[in-house]
Amino acid sequence: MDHKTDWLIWKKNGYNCPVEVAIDVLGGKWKGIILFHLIEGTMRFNQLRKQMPGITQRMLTLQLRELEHDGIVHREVYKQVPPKVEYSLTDFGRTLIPIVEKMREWGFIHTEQLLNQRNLSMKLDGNQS
Amino acid sequence: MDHKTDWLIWKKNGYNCPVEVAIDVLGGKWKGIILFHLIEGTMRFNQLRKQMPGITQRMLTLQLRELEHDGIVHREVYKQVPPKVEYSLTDFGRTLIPIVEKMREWGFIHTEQLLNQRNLSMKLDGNQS
DNA sequence: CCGTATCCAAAATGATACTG
DNA sequence: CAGTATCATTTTGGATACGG
Repeated sequence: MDHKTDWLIWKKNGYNCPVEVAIDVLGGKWKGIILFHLIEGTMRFNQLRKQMPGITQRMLTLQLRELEHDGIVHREVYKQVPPKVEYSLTDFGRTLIPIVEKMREWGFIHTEQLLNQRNLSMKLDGNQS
Repeated sequence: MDHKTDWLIWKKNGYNCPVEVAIDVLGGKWKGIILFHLIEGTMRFNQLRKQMPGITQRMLTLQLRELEHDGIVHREVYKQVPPKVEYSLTDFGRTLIPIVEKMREWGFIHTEQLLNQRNLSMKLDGNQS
């Protein structure tokens, strides 16, 4: 079945296209980045946080909870004080790695071009005749 | 250079990780889906709109403008009445196809599992002892 | 046909303080 | 250490009407 046929017939549970589903799971500002770091392996809450300078404690918690709810991330709590909580990808979560890898690759290669393009657009936006 | 080294040293223009850049470009509810449809080729505004039952005219316009601004999408206006406007991927935009393709693939394969997982989580959330 | 303008609602994210 | 709770702000999205 070719690409065209794929999406012409594809419709499920209110989703109109398979890409929509991936966005539903990986969407938002943080989930892709969290997954990216968890590819490396199990991480504790604060470890993860240090890798993500922009995120607040609250947001990290919220996003991790959603990922857990979707079966993407596993949360292991060690009963001790101070508490220790480890996060890791589930088998299901690992199926998302190819997407995240492509994103990483793209960013690694094209960030420069993107920034140039945006600069260019900014200048042009001022110039309209 | 291996994966680990990649991101340990990677930092640019306020981005802390390459995945962040991809999210910046492709993020939001609609952009991935727009790109997905434009992979097929050039499309007119209303054509695109029909493929995306959920989107409003306003949002489609907004998202297309942002994609244009980032150099991802090309907008070709034919001076005639009624107007005809065609959208297509630029060369730069085409570099994003591998990401979108992986998303499509994932959604195509894993939607069922995701929905099951969410159902399961819902039930468990009620049961906490 | 392909938009823009206006106004409004909801969702996502952030700041900050507090706790077992 | 790993959270919650509260509140504020920002961002995103939607409804509707109008225009070249």
